Amino acid sequence: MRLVIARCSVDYEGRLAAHLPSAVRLIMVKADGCVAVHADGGAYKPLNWMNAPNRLVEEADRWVVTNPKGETLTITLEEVLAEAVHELGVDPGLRKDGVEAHLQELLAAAPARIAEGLTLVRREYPTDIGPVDLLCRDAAGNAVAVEVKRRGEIDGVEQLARYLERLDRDPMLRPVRGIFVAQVVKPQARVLAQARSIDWVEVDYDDLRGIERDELRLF
Amino acid sequence: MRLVIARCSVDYEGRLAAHLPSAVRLIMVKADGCVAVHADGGAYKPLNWMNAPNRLVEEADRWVVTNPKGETLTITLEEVLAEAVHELGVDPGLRKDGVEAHLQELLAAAPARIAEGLTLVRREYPTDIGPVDLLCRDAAGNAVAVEVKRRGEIDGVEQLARYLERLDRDPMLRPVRGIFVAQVVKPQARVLAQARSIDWVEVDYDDLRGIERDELRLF
DNA sequence: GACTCTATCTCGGTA
DNA sequence: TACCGAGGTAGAGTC
Repeated sequence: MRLVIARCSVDYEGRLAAHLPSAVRLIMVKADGCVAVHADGGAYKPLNWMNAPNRLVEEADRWVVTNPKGETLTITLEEVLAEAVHELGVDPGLRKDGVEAHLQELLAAAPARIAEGLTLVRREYPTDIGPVDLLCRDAAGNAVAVEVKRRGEIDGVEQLARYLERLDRDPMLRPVRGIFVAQVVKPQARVLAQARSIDWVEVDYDDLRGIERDELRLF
Repeated sequence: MRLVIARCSVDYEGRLAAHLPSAVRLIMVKADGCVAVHADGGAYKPLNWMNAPNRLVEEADRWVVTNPKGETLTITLEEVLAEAVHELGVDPGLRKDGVEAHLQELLAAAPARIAEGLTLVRREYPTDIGPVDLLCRDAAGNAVAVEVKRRGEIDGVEQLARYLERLDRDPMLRPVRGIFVAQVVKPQARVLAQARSIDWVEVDYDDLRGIERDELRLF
């Protein structure tokens, strides 16, 4: 990784045109070739950047980064204040927990948590427009499609509505009811769900994890 | 901005839980307090981060960053390989609007379009609070600061007024007149400009491009 | 390669 | 503050 502190101005021409007036900034060049220009604030997002793959041409007072898509990042260097190169090696990478996938696992293991009497048919039940998170049967034996989201917003309801329309064409499943499950279901999503005759349920992630622990304890 | 190269492991607990095994990484701490942990690849996104506002507590071999939302980032330092602190100052910020950037270019090429007899001294003329779009001289040789906006609103007038205040302290420039240029100058902006003794001018982007084409045709 | 969907999205607007 | 919409979204997974 190469770190350069420099007074510079920057121009990006590509999906849009953007210009950074002269100021002192950090220029970060990573081993994969990506370039990022950082100010001393504003979260982790750089002011300007160019992702790999790209080509970096260094002139005396100007760096020109181009990529195969025809985008160009031009860094005009007025004064280099510091420069350092460090060997970092390959990173073992991030391990995550608590995303949608895990929520779906937990609910698949305890579908009754979504609605009384619900039993799992299968996870990621395929349709021709993509897989439904959970396909279940309710106590009466009717098919129930479940869409799981971490945060329940309007597009998630639309997604489930599309799946329902597809599933309802299958004589083996019809009629298919829909349940929208999330840790938090936003007001707009509730309204849309109601309009589409889709039920919605809020679940507590920590509760579910607790259940998982309890069930593990049984074995 | 503080840059630390260190062998470290990282744990994040918040909206999700995430763990980074030990490796050599860049730790970036910005002036606003935000912390980012970067590997030597993977575009501009850090492996782990914590945005401002937050609180950073440094222990001998451990940094603990907490924010008001109850999220925690813990960086366990095993070996600090390099460390540097740089003063970057406030960034003038990104000019994202492709039209505005181009508008400035066009006006720099034809400053008489702004006012009769105007000639360019330089673009992005620096002041200690940021660069003025165009510094010009009028027919009488007096300095004229020009602020260019796509849409002329009240904050653009304020911006120009701040620059004028700075520039007016320079004996080589004083007195400095201000002209606010935009494709459309909103009524409120006109009133404020009047109150600040700043002139305003509306320019037509397509006209200017036409002029550019005409001038190119001469060669 | 094209398409889909997630994200500790980020960032800016507005009520 | 919260909600909503756009992003040079990026990034991962699938087909």
